[in-house]
Amino acid sequence: METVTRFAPSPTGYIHIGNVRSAIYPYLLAKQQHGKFILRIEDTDRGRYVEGATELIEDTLRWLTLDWDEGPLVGGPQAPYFQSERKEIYHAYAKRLIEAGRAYADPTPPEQIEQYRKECNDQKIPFLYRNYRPTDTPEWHPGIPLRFKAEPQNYQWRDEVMGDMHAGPEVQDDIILIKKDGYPTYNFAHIVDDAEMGVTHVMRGVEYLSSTPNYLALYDALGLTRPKLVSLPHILAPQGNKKLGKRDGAKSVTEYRDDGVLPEAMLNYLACLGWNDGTEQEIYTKEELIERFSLDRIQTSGARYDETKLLWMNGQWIRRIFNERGVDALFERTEGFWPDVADEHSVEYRKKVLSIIYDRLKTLSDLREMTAYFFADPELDMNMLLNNKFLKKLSESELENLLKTSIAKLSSLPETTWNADSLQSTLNQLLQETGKKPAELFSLIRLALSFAPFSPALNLTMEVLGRDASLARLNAVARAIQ
RNA sequence: GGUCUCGUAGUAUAACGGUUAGUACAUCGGGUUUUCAUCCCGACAACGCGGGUUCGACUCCCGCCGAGAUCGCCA
Repeated sequence: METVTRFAPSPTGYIHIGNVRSAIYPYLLAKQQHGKFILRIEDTDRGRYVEGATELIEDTLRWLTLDWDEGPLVGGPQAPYFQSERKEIYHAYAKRLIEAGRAYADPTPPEQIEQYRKECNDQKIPFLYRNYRPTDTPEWHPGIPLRFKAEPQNYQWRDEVMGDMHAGPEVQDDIILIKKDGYPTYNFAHIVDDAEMGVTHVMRGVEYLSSTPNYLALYDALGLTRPKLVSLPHILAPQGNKKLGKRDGAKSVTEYRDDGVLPEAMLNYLACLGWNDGTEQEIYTKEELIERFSLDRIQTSGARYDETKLLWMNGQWIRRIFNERGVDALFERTEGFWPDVADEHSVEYRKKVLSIIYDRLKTLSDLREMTAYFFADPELDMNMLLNNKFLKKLSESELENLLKTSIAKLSSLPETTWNADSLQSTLNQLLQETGKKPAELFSLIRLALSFAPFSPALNLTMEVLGRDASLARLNAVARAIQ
């Protein structure tokens, strides 16, 4: 049978780190099995609906390259893929249950139910609505909730991650199937949809584990075959032991995109948070993840989100793209991350800058801070120069002399041989002639050129900057010291 | 309170019942003729506790402790 998985978010806001993984794993499994990955929007709670949230979800999945085979925008045989547009289907299933005597309209006012609940809580006994089941139930009609009529029994099932599970009658209850407003609850809608859409693996967070017996009762009552159940452990917040949520400041996935994180790195990191293939490999392409993914190696315990490791992985991916696919491939990703002044420079020039700076980027947005001096003359900051840990040992006149000697020597290098190699040998000669330590001489020239806390190797920086700009900047500093 | 789940270094994880308990991030130290970074080398650092089974237990069993989930006309 073809493997069909789905990601079924509610359009109540952005997708964050704590919940994308329940899109990633189903996607990986579906692709590995050459099956289908469905996107379904669970928008049955009109009160929590957020305008634009569906687009945010689509945007997030597309960025991560988790393309869905059926769902919004692409359609599919079971369209529509918005639950709010599938009311008739749920009602049809509901009627089946009513006819079978497994569902009833509940006239009990909410306040009364609340009263029952309170009684139980006060007596510290579990609240089960079926103990308060109304005896006189009207015919079901819009405006009145429909409840499932539980017939509690022992259930056994297998969770692909958690293993063999069992539960007794004490957790089965008369859950609401259709709300007063006519929309189905999640508990009912997802079962109907998964069946209609042929979903073979229901993958979702562990928080649904406790309600599984109720779902099993529904499958049975509707005569549906159970899909495979896969409980995904939570991603925990950096502090505390709670699952990561918006209240912990969980950033949206797209925020990381805007901060210069690559989708490859995000996918890689998240996939490996709570899953591994048993080898010591750390960096995986999407194709490798698809190939190696397996349900039985998903962790059973929660995993803590560690942004530092994500950023490390992002640095690895930046280097990997540059080294394996070349500067052009990486450059394509950098659009929008350059400092504003870079706009005035050619693509070729920016690529040169990128190829000497790429290996110190953790995120693409580091470009803004790290490359400004390549595009505009830096502001002279003599304090930075004079207080440098190597340069502060030298007097101002020493610095001036050193700078002048350097300018004279570098000026002797004509435009035609102003390249990394000859610059390096010239710099080496300069070291010999002045008798200075590299730390002193090179720091001086480096700072005079960039006034940045760090920069690439000096010869490379000068090569990219060019002869004119390099000499002009050195001269400007020489004048300022006087 | 009921039910369920989880428990290897700070973090993520590996380990047929037999290993000096491995790897990565982080941290600290060192190296690659400047800085920052990359890269390389090294250090620190863990089986929640207590019983049992066994020649031998991180691994199997029981108890305890700790953490989490759930008990909505939210998903």
